[in-house]
Formats: sequence, structure tokens, C-alpha cells
Amino acid sequence: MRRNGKVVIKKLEEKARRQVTFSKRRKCLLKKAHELSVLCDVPIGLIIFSQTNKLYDFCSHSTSMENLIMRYRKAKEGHASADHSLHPDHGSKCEEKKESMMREIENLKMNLELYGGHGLNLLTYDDLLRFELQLESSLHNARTRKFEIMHQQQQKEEPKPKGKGKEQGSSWEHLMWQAETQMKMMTSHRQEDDDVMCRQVKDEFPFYGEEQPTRVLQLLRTLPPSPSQPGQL
Amino acid sequence: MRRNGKVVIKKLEEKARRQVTFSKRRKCLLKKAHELSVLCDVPIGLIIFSQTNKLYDFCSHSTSMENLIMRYRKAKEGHASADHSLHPDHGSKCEEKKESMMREIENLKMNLELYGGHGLNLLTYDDLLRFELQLESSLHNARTRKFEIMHQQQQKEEPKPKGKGKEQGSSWEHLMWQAETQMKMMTSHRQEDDDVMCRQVKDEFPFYGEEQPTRVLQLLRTLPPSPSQPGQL
DNA sequence: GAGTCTATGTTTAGCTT
DNA sequence: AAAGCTAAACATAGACT
Repeated sequence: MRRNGKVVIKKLEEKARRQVTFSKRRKCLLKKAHELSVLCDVPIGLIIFSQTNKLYDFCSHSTSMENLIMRYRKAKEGHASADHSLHPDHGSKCEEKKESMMREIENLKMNLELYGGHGLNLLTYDDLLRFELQLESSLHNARTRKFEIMHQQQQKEEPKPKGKGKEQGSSWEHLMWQAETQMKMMTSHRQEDDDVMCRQVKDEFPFYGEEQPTRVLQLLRTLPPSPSQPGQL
Repeated sequence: MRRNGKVVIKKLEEKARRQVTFSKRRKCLLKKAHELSVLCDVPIGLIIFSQTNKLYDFCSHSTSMENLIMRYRKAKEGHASADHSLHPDHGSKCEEKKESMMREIENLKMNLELYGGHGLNLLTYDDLLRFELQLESSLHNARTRKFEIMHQQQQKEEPKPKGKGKEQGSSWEHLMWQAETQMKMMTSHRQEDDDVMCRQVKDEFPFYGEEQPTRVLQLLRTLPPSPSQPGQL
């Protein structure tokens, strides 16, 4: 015969039998939790520890265990005593952090977009002036760096003529000439209108070509394509 | 007839039916959790929220939900990964998201820092040239916007002289003069050296004065103070 | 441990009250 | 909503692999 009667809900004393039952029923319980969460579209969390301290858990698809714990605590708090001990909130910490990161990303993006000409109209006049100065300073830095590179390149090619102090003057002029030529080459496909050039450049935005090729590139490309050309004069 | 076939585990769309099923199955699930915890003498915690946010929970008698949560976190931490204090868990969901957000922030910051002169040495020469063009275009946009504002301001002050097309020429020159004067005033505290000016400007970086006064300001100020002045020539 | 089998007990969908 | 009914679907104890 199979069963000898209906099961009595009482601790199974035979270790082997207990283990088997645990295995079978646990599986089923997890399955049922899943079914309920799907059928009724509700958040469910289930935590089971075996006697050997192994964890078996389930959490409905649409949420996380931490979120459930947070909600659980909030719900308890509501009608129980303002209580106790252990980490008063751990889940909300995570959520908070994510939100603040989100805000940070928004800000960074907004600021980056300024350089694409987007959102300039949100600046005060004063900030606009400061922005202009900032750009000029950036330009200065970029050009300084450019000449630095060109200088290094040149030194590689002609390994030290003689006294170095004096000669720099003439090679410097050469550098300037070189720079201008290159710049002209880069902008040679530009049309009659400056704005066209601007847009062309913006479409090619990607910097950090070596270090973070895909990440930055991808990111910058997902920024709105800097549509706001400030009104024509 | 009663049943028409095996139950498909999919969200019940009829609200009434969903509610009934939730009630029946929830009761059963709680019962099963209890049975398992007694039969096999294991700690179990079950958290269910109804769609109306009502909490139904079960916790095996020998422990408490808080204790289970603690053990749950410890168990997750153990095998997940060997990293920092915060729970690396959420079955990777939360952590993954945070990490990707972190990466995004890093990228955005790196790009923003370029404008402060930081990290220019990581750019390829080619990217540097493109960056320079980008800056020029930004400058163009900023100045266009500046003149736009000045123009609007001026129109407010002298509400339309006569024919509007021709007069613009002269007022335009006035605008230019105004702009230059303002610019000089802003930069008047500048020292003998350009770089000093650059740093001054950078320390005052904040844009978006009106729209997002604290957020952006705060953020930009937390960026490294653009230390990398490209080497002197 | 874990899977299979099967008789039996339990759950539950669809219904009515 | 809740409670009861009933047959079909499902879970599972015990045995074996």
C-alpha cells in the first residue's frame, strides 16, 4: 500500500524521511509561490533554509527581495510598534543611492549637452558669459596640448639639432603652419555656413578614441543630437 | 463541467477571478509554508503583498522575519562576490544596474573633464583636433545665444524705432561693443598669465544658475579641479 | 541526495448560494 | 467579497532505482 492515512503535520523524526519530504515539498512550495505571483501579479518573497543552512529562495519577477523587505518593514511599522534593532532600512538605502545616481547622470548629461549647444537658453546671461570664458579656456588647453604633441613628434623626427633653447623659435613657426594646415584639411568639407560645420563636428563627437572606445562613443552618441541652434541673428 | 484543462500560469486578466484565486491560493501557500516548516523543522519566511498593498506573511515559529532577513543577506553575500559592505545581492539586479550607472557616470565625468583640460593627454591626436573643432563650434553657439539675449534686451528697452531691417546694422555694432565691455569686466581681475585666468574661471564653473541651482553647481564643483595643465612649451 | 512510479490525499477552477 | 460544492488537476508518501 502507499499512504497509511492523512499526513499529520508534526515534525518528522526519521532523518531520511524528513530530508526527502523537505526536498519534495520545498520544490512544490517554490513552484506554488511562483504560480501565485504570476497568476495574480503580486509581489512575493519566499525564504527557506535547510537544516544544513542552505538557502532556497524565490522572489517574484517584478521586484527584488530587498524591495520586498523594505515594503515588509514599512507595512509592519504601520500597525506595530515603532521598533527596534537591526538595520532600520537597508533597501531604501539602495533605492536612494540609485536615485541620486540617476540625478547625477541627468546633471552630467545636461552639462555635456551645453557644449553641443543644447540648453543654452536655460542659462542666465551671467552663466552664459562664464560658459564662454570656460570654452575659451578649454580651447586654450586643447591647443596647448596639440602643440605639445606636435612638438614631441617633431623632436622624434629630428633628434636634437644643437643648442636647444634658440632653435625653438623657428620650429615653433613650423608647428603653427603645420597645425593650420591640418585644421584646414579637417574642415575642408565645410560648406558656406558655419552652422553646417558645427553639426558635422557634433555628429562626429567621439573623443577618448583609445582609452574607452566604445563606451564613450556610444554614450555621446545617445545624447540628443544637439538640436537647439540658438536663433539666427 | 468544472475545469476545462490544466491551468496555464499566466496573469489572470479578469479582476474578479484574479482576486478569488489570490485569496484561495494565498491561503494554501501560507498553509504549505507552515506545513513544511513544521514537518521538516526548518526556518521559512514568506512575504506576500496583495495588489492593494496589503501584507500577508508567514514566519516559522522558531525564528523571526528579521532574523531570516539577516541570514538571507549573509547567505547571498557569501557566494555572490567578494566585494564591499553593501549587499552585492538582489540577485545581481540592483547591483548590475548600479554598476552600469556608475560606469555611465564615469564616462560622463571623463568627457566633462576634457573641457576642464583634464585628460587631454588621453586623446589621440585626431580626437584632439575634433575636440578643438567641437569647442569652436560650442563657442560659436554660446556667442550666438549671447547676442540673441542682448538683442532681446535691447528691443525691450527701445520699443521699435522705425523700419526694422536697416537699423539692425548700427545696433549690432552697439551690441558688439557692449559684449566686449562686459567680457573685459568679467576678466579684469585676471593676472599676467592666461593659465591663472583659466583656473579662476574653472573654479567658478557653475552653469544652470536658475533651473537647477544647487544640483548642477554642486556637481560641477565636485569634479576634480581640472589640474592637468598640459605641459608648458 | 535525486528521479520515477502510483495510489491516495489535497488543492482548486468554475460554479452556485 | 466570502463560503460551499464538486470533479479535475495536482501533490506527495512510500517504495524502488
